[in-house]
Amino acid sequence: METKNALAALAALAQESRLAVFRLLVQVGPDGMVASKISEALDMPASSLSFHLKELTRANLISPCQDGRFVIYSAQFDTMNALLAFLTENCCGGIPCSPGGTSCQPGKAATTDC
Amino acid sequence: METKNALAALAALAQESRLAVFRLLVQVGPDGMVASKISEALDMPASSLSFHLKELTRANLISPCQDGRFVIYSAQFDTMNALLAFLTENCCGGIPCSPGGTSCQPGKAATTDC
DNA sequence: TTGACATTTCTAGAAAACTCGAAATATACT
DNA sequence: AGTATATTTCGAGTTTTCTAGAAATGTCAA
Repeated sequence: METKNALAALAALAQESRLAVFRLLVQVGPDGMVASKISEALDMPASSLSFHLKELTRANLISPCQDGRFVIYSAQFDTMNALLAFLTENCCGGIPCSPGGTSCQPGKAATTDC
Repeated sequence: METKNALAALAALAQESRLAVFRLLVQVGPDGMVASKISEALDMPASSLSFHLKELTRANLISPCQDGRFVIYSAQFDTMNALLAFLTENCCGGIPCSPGGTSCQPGKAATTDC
């Protein structure tokens, strides 16, 4: 993932309403949820929700699927995982941290008093 | 990690200069880097850098360590890992995804055509 | 204590993001 | 065609964030 994509994803998630939407869709899983259902679940006006859904879509964190009059949104797990990888990229100068590779657990602190 | 903390961390990272600072500190590792060195490395005015360092500190993503005239900043890996965990929390309705637990890889897409 | 350097705070202007009602668009049903 | 429902776009006002120079604060070294 490139920096500009990571920035877009982070900016998309750095907003209360959008984070709530994203988390809802992550928890719901691949089947996703219809826009009006999200609006209802989070008690958000349709126009506001639409604004935020567009942001999340633009960042590729969710994707829409037209189903007649309805639009089903679902989380894009690939993008999420790419973002997690980006954030821990080259952690600690390339020294392997934890086995998984997606989290960083350096061995010791730099100074004794900070 | 609570939602408000995650929001603070995401907002802190969702900015070009701050993301660059954070990534630099992640790559440098636990020993951290002096503010002036960061300023030089990223070619950023001291006052602007200070503004961003404060944001990152407030979000607990980095922490300062006074060393005489200097201030050494280093990444807070714990907070980073907590954020990663938060983002994948209850992924897919609690169904285990990948072994690590920090990434989510649902088995199949919801629909055949989206 | 004087001078040099490191960092933060103050300030104000510029730019970007958020909210949500109203209107527009699109699809479905009869 | 006409009506109902789902969703998006538009518009305008409000709030927040970013930038960076100038001034202030704090530390060291001679």
